[in-house]
Amino acid sequence: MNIFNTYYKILETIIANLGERDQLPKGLDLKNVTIEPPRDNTHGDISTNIAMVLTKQARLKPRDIAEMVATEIRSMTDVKKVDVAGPGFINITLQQNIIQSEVSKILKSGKNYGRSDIGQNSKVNIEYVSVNPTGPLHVGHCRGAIFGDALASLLSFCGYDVTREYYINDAGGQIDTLARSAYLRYKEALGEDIGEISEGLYPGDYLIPVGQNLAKKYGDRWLNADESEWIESIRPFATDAMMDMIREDLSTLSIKHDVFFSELTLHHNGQIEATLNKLDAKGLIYTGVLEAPKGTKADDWESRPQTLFKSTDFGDDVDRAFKKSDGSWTYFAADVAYHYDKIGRGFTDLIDVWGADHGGYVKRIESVVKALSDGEVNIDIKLCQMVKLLRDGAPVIMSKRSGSFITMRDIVEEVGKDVVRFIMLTRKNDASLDFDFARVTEQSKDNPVFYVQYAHARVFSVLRKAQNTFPDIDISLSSLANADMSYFTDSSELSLIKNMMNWPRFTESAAFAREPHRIAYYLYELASEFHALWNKGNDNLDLRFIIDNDKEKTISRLALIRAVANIIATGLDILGVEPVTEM
RNA sequence: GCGCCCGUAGCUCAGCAGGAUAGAGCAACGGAUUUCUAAUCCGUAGGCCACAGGUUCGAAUCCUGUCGGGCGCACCA
Repeated sequence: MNIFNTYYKILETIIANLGERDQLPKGLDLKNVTIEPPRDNTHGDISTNIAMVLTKQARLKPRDIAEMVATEIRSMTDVKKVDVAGPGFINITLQQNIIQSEVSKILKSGKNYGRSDIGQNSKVNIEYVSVNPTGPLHVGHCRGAIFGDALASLLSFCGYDVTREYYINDAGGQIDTLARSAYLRYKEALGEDIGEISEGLYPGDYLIPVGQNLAKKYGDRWLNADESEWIESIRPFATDAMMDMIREDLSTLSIKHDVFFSELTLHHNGQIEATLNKLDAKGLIYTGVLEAPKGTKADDWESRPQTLFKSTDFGDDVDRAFKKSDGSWTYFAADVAYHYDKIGRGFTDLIDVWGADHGGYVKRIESVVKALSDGEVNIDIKLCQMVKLLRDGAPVIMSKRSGSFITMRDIVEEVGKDVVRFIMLTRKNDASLDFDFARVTEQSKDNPVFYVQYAHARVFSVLRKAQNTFPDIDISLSSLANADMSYFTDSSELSLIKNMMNWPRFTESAAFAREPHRIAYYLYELASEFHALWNKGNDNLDLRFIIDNDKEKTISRLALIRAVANIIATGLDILGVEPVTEM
């Protein structure tokens, strides 16, 4: 329980007591009450808007309510001062020892500091990456992969029961293309001259080993055979190979999924039909004719009766088709069945992470989840905007035709996993992001990854140095937690501690908003405050962490900076970045 | 034509389950180095939060409209 939640509970009690004494009406709604640090730290440590929120309900002036509540808070031993300010804010200043002792709490909690139970252990399914198994991952996939992975960690840190899932699009036309492309490489492996790879097939070299393995396993039996003889076997063989490659790509970024869900199984086991029957029973399916959209060049528009889902009942722009003109299922039909499967597995929240180019698909999936769960299951679709790759400020040109695509692996190899992960999380998901190779590898404060890492490393540098000066001190978290915290009296030290007290609020609000980038920003700020304190020691020797002739003071300072490092490490852990102890 | 996202300092962006005087970094200018890693820090300057209405005690934040930029618009995935 963090201090702000504690004071929220205290406010609840105070309002209830005032109600009992008939100073305020009973049963007031505290929903919009906030309790947070004031923007201006000269106002105190904790601030609440409770008086303004209650003014209408209680039919009293905000300042009158504020005075009543302030009087109650003043009597608490942990509280040094309570002021009523502005339109009716209540500002609380805590006793200094309450602030100081937080360091001990942080050290005792270790990596659990900032954990929250707001998730109530509810089951969340987060689906991300879900790239077609037809080739290696490229840059575009990178951001969604990292975003989804970090969001999953964040939610899990905040008490949700998270399942990380990958939907394998292993059905449909692109898998036939994959199989044909692999077949070509198979012939090549058996010594045939395949010449130029024709337009409609995948030209990438990554299929060469697949062809070789096919030749190894099946020999020359299909060399002159008709497609109908080999395609059934090559499809799964090639998809498996692609998925192995994708998993390997993902592992370079430390991304792992709990569940890989195959689209093909939905086609084979009748789940699509079953799901559609379910929608039909709700009266949400009909046969109709769609009109061509205006303003686009739909020259080949074929007006025909189709099986349609009434997604317009749920806010979609048009009703959506389940069958293609050749009678096979649309991608949407299978996706409906997939989401129904997820609903059936008991998740209360579904999160899908997609590229922004799939934005037009959002409403129909939201519609379907509403329809199939009777509004019981939440669906939140997070779109990740484009990443612009730059090299020294100039855009990196990528062309599909020449095959000069930058893959995810290329990037990881060039700048490292930690840099890629951190940088991808320095923007909110729905804003586009520039990724400049030169900038992200720069070793300066210009580069947030470096800056945060450097703060962590600096702490450990001090710890090492301190052990040289005082060889017998114990720098473990549990031992430092017992240090004498009353040494923290300088404004920079206290403000650093207050900043750390905010960490639990940040994790909660980041999880609530489902925005892992807030963690990155918090860490940058914490690192900045730490660097500032460090430099204050250059001017004022008494503020240094290691005081040569004062072991006790040194130990308490080590406790402080160890707490900083602990939070940085915890935050980086959520982002999937390794904290370094030396640079 | 319609839908979704974005518009905040010269540049790149935070802040948005409404809250007090709108924040950071870069760039510019002026300072700190016999340093616990200066790979850092301190200071100055810089704003009609795109525009116009509305809701509210209170709006960068919520609603409506306009303008500007991005993405998408049966049957592909």
